[in-house]
Amino acid sequence: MLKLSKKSEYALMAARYMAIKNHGNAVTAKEIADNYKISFELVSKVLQNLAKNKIAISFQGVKGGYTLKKNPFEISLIELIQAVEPDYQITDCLRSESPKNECSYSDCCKIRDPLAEVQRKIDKVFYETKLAHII
Amino acid sequence: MLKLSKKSEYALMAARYMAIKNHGNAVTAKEIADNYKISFELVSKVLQNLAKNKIAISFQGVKGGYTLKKNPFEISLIELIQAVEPDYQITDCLRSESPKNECSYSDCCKIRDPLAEVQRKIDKVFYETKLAHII
DNA sequence: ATAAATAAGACTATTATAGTCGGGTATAAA
DNA sequence: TTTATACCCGACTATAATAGTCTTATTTAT
Repeated sequence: MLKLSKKSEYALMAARYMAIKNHGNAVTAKEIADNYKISFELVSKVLQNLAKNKIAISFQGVKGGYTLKKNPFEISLIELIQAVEPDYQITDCLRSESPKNECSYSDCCKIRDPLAEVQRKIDKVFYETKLAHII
Repeated sequence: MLKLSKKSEYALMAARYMAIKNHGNAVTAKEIADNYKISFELVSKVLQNLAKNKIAISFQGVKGGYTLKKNPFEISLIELIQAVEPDYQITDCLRSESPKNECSYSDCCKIRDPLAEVQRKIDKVFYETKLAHII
């Protein structure tokens, strides 16, 4: 209930780790998983999502891994979260694929527009908080 | 994922309904359930929670029902949400029953304090948005 | 008395999240 | 050119959280 998913947490943790450990080599999924003792497969997926969303760059093969594409002051939490959770809206009827004015309740619940405003403010918080701020 | 629960939605909807329909009598759970075509039992529970949390007053017996205790400008969304979702924190380690510095990750994920700041900002949004604003 | 309403807790069903597994591709280095 | 390491990706399963139902008790106006 209004909680970040593990995927989002892992995205923040992984991004933070990459921001800090910028020793020459790229950081591997295994390194992050071992460091925090979390599922390697999940972290891998998260990192793949970060790469797909141009937040990280991936290098394949031996000596491969990931590095951040931008500097930590230019990466906002909303980017990291949306990379792993494309729809993170506080209510279904605000989701992107939801047709305008769709409301599952009879005669409409009428609170959609005010909630959209709340959503904008929450987005703003996650936009203005940068990776650099969680380091 | 960062989504309001149905309970929270119902709390907002029910509170809004009470704020608008203040015809002499109290509003019944049945009336609200019928109006939005949502589960009577669930709305009942939500209304009971609002009463327990001093947001609404309940009247038992025939002609019973609920009315709001305060005016809609004095009821914030955070009150309504917390009435039905006592712990609505964005991450487990920020929850009230969580001992300070508890972190499920090896060597700690280190993002707890910055996230607490994010949480405060989100709380502020829900505190500053009043029932009157969603009418 | 009766009917309409809240109160409360146990129970079940459904859905979302978290986590696993298997097969594939790319590449540095021996 | 073989091998080991690491990314890529989709399907699958298990678990947990949410949503919804059922039952019984209590209150109270008529």
